[in-house]
Amino acid sequence: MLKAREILRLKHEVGLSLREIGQACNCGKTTVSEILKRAEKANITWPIQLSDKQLMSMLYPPTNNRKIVPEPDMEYVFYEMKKKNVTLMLLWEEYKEKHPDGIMYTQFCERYRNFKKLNKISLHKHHKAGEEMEVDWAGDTLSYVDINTGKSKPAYIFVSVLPASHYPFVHAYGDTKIESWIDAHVRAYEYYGGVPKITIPDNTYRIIQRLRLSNQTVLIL
DNA sequence: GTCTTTTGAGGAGTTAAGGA
DNA sequence: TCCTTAACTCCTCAAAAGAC
Repeated sequence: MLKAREILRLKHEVGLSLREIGQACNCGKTTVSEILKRAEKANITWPIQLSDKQLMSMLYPPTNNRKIVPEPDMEYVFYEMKKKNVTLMLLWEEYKEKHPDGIMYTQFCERYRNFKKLNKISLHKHHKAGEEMEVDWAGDTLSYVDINTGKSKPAYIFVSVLPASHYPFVHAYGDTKIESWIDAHVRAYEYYGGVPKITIPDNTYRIIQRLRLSNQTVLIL
């Protein structure tokens, strides 16, 4: 910036040629010419009453010539990601089909992360060790081949976890009937070595009786 | 002094690999 | 699948060189 100020001084105060100014300032005459043009365009007159920062911003105003790429709709992406089996890769491919000149996958992921960070609405829940167990049938139904019949059969995966430690228990069943559900709980409690504290529904004793008749493991309450 | 072309720096974006 | 990192490419722009 001192060079630009000196160039303007040598031009207006001393009256040197572009070549002479270039030699004096140790720069090319084209550079001298360019700075004088910019100064004229910005209506900068000698003597200069501006700070270096102001002079810089007037000589080199910010340009906006960079290629503008279509931005992905992150609200839509965020909504779609909640759906089953939808991935960022699939959504990016869909975006690129609509906008072939759009951003690449890494930037797509970066924007998604930033969107999530900026729109994070969450509640921190404190779990006391040994107090709770979370249970559910997990995700997609798997299958296995019965070695006796050679036929493929569905396998429903029961998953329980102690939320304080994330300690899991997993067991597969052939169905999701209430008998399997209760048996899964019994096995989980045995696995963890815990004691259930539950409210017993009216039909529980009838279910336990049926489990006894079918020789399945029963927790005696 | 002007115009065109070339060069180099710096920033933004892309790609690929590897670990969690 | 997510995330980080390093190497790379591409683009813009200032500066310089050379022709006229």
